[in-house]
Amino acid sequence: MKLIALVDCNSFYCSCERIFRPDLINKPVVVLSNNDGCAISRTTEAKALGIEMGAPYFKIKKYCELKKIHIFSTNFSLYTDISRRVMNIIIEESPSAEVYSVDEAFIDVSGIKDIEEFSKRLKEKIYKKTKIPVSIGVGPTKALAKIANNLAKKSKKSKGIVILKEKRLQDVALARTPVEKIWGIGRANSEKMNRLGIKTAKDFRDYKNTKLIQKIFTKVGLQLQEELKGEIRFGLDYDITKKKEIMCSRTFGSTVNTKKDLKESVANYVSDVAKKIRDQGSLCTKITVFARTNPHNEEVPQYYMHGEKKLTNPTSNTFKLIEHALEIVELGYREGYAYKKAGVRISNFYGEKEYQIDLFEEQESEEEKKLMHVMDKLNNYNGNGTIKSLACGLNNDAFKMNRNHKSQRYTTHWDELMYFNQKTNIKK
DNA sequence: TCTGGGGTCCTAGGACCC
DNA sequence: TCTGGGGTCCTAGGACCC
Repeated sequence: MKLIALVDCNSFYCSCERIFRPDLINKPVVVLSNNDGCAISRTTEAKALGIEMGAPYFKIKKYCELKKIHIFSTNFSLYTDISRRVMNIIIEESPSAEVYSVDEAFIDVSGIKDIEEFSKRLKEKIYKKTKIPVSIGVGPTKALAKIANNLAKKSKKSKGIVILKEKRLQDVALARTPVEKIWGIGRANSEKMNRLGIKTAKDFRDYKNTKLIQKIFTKVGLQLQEELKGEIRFGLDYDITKKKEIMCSRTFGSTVNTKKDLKESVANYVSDVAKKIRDQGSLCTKITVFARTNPHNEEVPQYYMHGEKKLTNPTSNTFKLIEHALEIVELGYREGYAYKKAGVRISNFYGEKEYQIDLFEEQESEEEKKLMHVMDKLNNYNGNGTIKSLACGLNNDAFKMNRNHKSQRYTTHWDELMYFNQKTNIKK
C-alpha cells in the first residue's frame, strides 16, 4: 500500500523569527507582508486572538498593541535560507521527497516499517537542528495526507503526528473536516458544495453523482474526490525545479502617476525576472506587463492596464526584454490614473518537453514532408498556429510550401528555422 | 491614509482552418 | 460558387495554493 507523508512547518515565517527571539515561544506573533500591508503568518496564539490570514495591518494595529502581539516585517531571504536547511534534512532522511513549497514537503513512506517512529525521529531532528517545529500527516494520497496534517496541527493529543492508514480512521477524520478545509477547495467551491448539501470531507468523498461533481467542480474536483477515496491522482513530483512562468510584481508604497515612473519600475521588474530565467536556463517567448489602480479604493477611477507580447526569438536577454516590456507600457498606458501596483510575467518557456521532440521522428524522408513537419512544430512553438507562409531557403530567397490544399499559411524565415534546428539537434 | 507576492491548472469561447 | 461541421489553437479569466 502506498503511503505519503506531508511535513509542514508550523507558522513558518513566525517560527523563523522565533529562532532569534526564543523569548517569544508561546507568545502571539504575526509576520506582515511587504510594506507591512497585511498579516501573512500567525502563530497559534495569534490565531486564537482572532487575527485572520490576510488581515490588513492598519485595521488590526490597535488591537495588536492592546493584546501585546509581536509584529515583524518580512525577511524573505532569512525564510528562504531556513527553508533550505529544513528541506535538506527531509531529503537526507527520506527515501524520496518532493519539496512542495517553502514550508512543505511530501515524502513517499510506503517502504518504511514503523512510520510513527520514522515521523517522530524526523520531527525531532528538524527541531534540534533548525528550531523549526513541524507537523506530519500521513495518508494513502496527498489529499488525505493534507487532512492528516491539519488534524496533527489541531489536536494536542497527536503530538504533531497523525497517520490515517485504516479506513476507519479516515472516516472519522473526514467527518471532522469541513469541506472548505479540503486542499484545493476554496471559498467559491465550498459555497457550491454547501448548496449541494455537502458539508464535510466525508460527505464529499461519498457523494455518488460523480458526473455532477465533474460538471460543477471540473476535472480537478473529480480528482480530489478520488484522492479522498484513496486513489492516487496527484503523484509525487521529484523534479519541479523548472518554473513554467516567472513573475515579479509590487504594490507601490505611494501611487505612480507618470509613464516615466511606471516604465522605470517595469524595467526593474524585467531585470529581476530575466535573471531568474537565466538561472533556470530557459528562454521565454512571451512577456506580459500589467499595472493597475488600487481596487480597494473606490474613490479613484479604476484602470487595469494589461498587455502581452509573443516573441519571435526566444530570449533571456535583459535589454531585449525591457524593450518589449516598455513597448507594452507605451501601448497600454493611460494618463490620469494613480497606479498602485505593477508587474511583469514571462512564460511559454523554450526548453520544455513539448519542444524537445525530435522533429524528424517520422522517418519518411521526402523533403517536403520534413519541412512541413518542421513548420508544424514551429507553429506550435511560436504558439499561434497561423504563421502565414513558409519563406525558407538559402540566400533568404522565399521558398513557398504548397500543401495539397494550397494553403500558404506556413511561413517563417530561414534563420528562425535554423535556430530551431540547432536547438533541437535535427540532422540536416 | 494604509489591503503581499509568486505560482499552477482548468475551461469556455473565439478565431481560424479545411 | 455554395456553405457547414468538425477540429485545433489560443486567450482571458476563474479558482486555488503557499
